[in-house]
Amino acid sequence: MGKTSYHHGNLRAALLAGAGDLLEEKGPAQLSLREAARRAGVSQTAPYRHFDSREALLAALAAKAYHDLATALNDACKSAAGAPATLHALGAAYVDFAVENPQKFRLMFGPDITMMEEWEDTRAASADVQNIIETTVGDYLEARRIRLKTPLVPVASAWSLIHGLAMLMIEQRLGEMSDEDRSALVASVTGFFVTGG
Amino acid sequence: MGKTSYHHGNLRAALLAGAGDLLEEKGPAQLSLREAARRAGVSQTAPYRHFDSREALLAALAAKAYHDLATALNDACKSAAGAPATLHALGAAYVDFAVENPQKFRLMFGPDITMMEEWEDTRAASADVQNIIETTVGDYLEARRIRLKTPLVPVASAWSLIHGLAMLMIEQRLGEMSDEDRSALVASVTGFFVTGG
DNA sequence: TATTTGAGTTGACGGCGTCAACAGCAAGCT
DNA sequence: AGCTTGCTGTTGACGCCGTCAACTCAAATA
Repeated sequence: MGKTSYHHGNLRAALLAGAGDLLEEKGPAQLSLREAARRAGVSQTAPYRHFDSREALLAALAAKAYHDLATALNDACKSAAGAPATLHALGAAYVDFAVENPQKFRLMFGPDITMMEEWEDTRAASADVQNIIETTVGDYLEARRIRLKTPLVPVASAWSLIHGLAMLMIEQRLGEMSDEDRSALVASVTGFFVTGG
Repeated sequence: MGKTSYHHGNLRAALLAGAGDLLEEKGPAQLSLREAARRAGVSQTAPYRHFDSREALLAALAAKAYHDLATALNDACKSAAGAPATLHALGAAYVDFAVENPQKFRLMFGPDITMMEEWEDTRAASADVQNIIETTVGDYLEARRIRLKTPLVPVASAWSLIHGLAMLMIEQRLGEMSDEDRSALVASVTGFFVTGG
């Protein structure tokens, strides 16, 4: 079978699953290797056979989270017709993902993991997300017949706008708001990008 | 004198100063109460006479950081002529502050402190920053004769844009860049806000 | 001068990340 | 078959950490 295991039976996956739960419950900073081991039913140092360090486990978790975000963004883009609608959908999906998975989002964009050469998976998964944003903005520019030597400015602008909005929302800096108010604000702000201030 | 001290001589201030250094060196997550006490030359539990917990010390540090940011923003706004220029200056100052004080910025907007009712100072200092942004955007709207029932959308848009840009920059998500490239990008992105995409 | 009180110390508890040394099981070699 | 090797997991320890209870001591007060 695919399960390459004998002692525990795929401890690596069990650790990732338990750590994933733990991440949602307590956030990246409070996620402890020992607790993850406890949940997997193994001793406190067993995780070191599968992860070099706590940070390595967080990096693996982050890679999975980036993948989830990429999937959500792709799905949202697919179900939108036309470049402006796609851009809207991208922004909404980005903020929705952050609001629904705040701890994953904090892990991905926080200081808990450093984007080093080690953990190439994490870097690659992060680059996937970045590419989706770049392509979507690129398509939008093309549809509006805007041609630049480099699309860095619009890409940075669009990404900054939705990323900042996501951050301010999950850190409660825009005040508490209902789900409807929230999605209305997201729509208005992404609309702001398209129409300008 | 103002120094209300006898044993150590204003330990509270010494702790805040040492913790401030520590914050810049290692970031909020790695800032330890014991190390701050060591730097102030007192025992490990002495800080508890001045701060209820580690989080309380971080909250005090954050209040100071918010105050610094408010000062930087106010200074930048004062030395700009006209509402659009002021808005530009605000955005540039915001991002500059984040880039020059990444650890302070992470503390302010990260999950290390929860904006609770306790630590009213922190909440108030944070509200100051928010007010500066709101007023500046409000003035800009007024100058352009734009009147809305609530300026929430433009305020959220402007703040999101500069906040997201700051975040992506200090977490190195836009690639490494020179100082000139960085400030050029900041200018372009804030310009993007004014002219629209 | 006697007492109270605020500021700092000592010692301890449990939790953490991590390391070194050890144990057991699976597979491969002879 | 028996021996060896290498992977996987365990035990025990080290030094950090936040925090609490109990103690000491100087300064202010009565």
